[in-house]
Amino acid sequence: MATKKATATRDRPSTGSGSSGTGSRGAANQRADALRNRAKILAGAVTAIRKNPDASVADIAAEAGVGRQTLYGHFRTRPELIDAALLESLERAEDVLSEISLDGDARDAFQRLVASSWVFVDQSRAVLAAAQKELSPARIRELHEKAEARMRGLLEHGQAEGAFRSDLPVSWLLTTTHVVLNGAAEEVRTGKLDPDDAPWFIDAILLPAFTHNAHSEQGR
Amino acid sequence: MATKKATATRDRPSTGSGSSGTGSRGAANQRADALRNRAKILAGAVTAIRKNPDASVADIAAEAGVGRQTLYGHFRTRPELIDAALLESLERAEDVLSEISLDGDARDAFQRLVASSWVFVDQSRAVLAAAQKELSPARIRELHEKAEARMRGLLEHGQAEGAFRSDLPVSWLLTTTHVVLNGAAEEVRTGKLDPDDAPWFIDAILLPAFTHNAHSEQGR
DNA sequence: TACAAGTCGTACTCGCATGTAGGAGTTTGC
DNA sequence: GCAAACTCCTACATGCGAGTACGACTTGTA
Repeated sequence: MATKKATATRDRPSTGSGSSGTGSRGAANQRADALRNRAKILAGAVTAIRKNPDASVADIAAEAGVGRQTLYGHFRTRPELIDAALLESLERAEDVLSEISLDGDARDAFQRLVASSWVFVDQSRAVLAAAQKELSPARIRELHEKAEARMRGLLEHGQAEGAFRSDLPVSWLLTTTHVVLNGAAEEVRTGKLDPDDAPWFIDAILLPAFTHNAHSEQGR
Repeated sequence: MATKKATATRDRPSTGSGSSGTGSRGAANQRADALRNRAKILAGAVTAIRKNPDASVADIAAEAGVGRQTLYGHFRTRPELIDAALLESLERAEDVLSEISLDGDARDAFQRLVASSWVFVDQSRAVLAAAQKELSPARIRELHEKAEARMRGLLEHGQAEGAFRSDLPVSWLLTTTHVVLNGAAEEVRTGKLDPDDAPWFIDAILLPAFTHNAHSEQGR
């Protein structure tokens, strides 16, 4: 019974259980075009959600150029799709960011990292927002923290060696970086800021703010 | 025909037509309890939307402690309700902010304004986000720009008198202020930042960033 | 080439949110 | 106290998005 026909060999071995189960294939024996479609769907999801944060599954399928049924063949539910899209988006960013050297002066490294990060921040931001409505907070945290680990490490390191101020917690520096990057991305999206100027604008705010050695001007 | 019974004397003279029509009352002769309920609904809308950005009309009515029908008696459609809630939220902030003196040193005035603003930013933010989905971009801009006019004026003034750096456009300073305030509000909401520390954290970032007189450290 | 794997259109169920309708009951204002 | 204004309940029509089911057609692969 339950002749499952119209479905791609759904990946994701769900949870635990490892390689046991219905066969020795495990989870990776899809046909070439199915794999290609999976990628198209993931890319389409990011694009569609960037255009409209409330994009429906139908919207995403259309954006990806596949039928809605095909999409459901790859991702059982909407949350599962969103999760995969966010993961994909973050991993693509990770690929690029892992190339950036964090050696040398922390301020220089910070500038390099920001210059490469801010584009991805925008891409992931929309998906992240969509994910927040459907995924568990725990899952969100897990993905989010992994994504910003690189930046956090750099800030901690920079604080330790005196390049960045230590009178503020790293968490606040990180949040600040985050929101300023997002702000820049938003301004670019609405045409109020030239993409080429963005890195400079960001640095112009963050570097003075982070390297300020408390000496004078302190009211209260 | 069309015996309109179960409705509050809906305000908003819609468009044109002026005072002609069914009576000389025009648009402001509601009963005391109706007026009270209207206020309850507006307050409930803000609260409900802060809890859940996608709050339904039913949610809002429940939060306000009135029936759904009563709500529809005051606001014909959801967008109309959101618009009114946003307006109300901004006006309440305006009332408080208009008390703040902007005289004297621009940096001090900035600190005063931030200290009083950041709480309201959080309240309005959720409603603003909800409004973005239902109101016209023109309307959004209209309300938004009016709300930040005070801060913009202070920044322009401060730039003119040399208190704030002039190598960045006011629009970017304003955006930065905006996102940092929002970031702080978000951190407070998730319990990662003590509300009492917020003003200090915000100033610690923004003042150095805005008063940095470009002299040294500039790579590229 | 033959068969499994995958795609896609159509159509259906289900739940949920918006907006409408009518009437019974309550409160306010005069 | 009385009429008008207002509230609130139940119910209904409508539309939309998520999933599911089925079947015909196409494409990859051994």
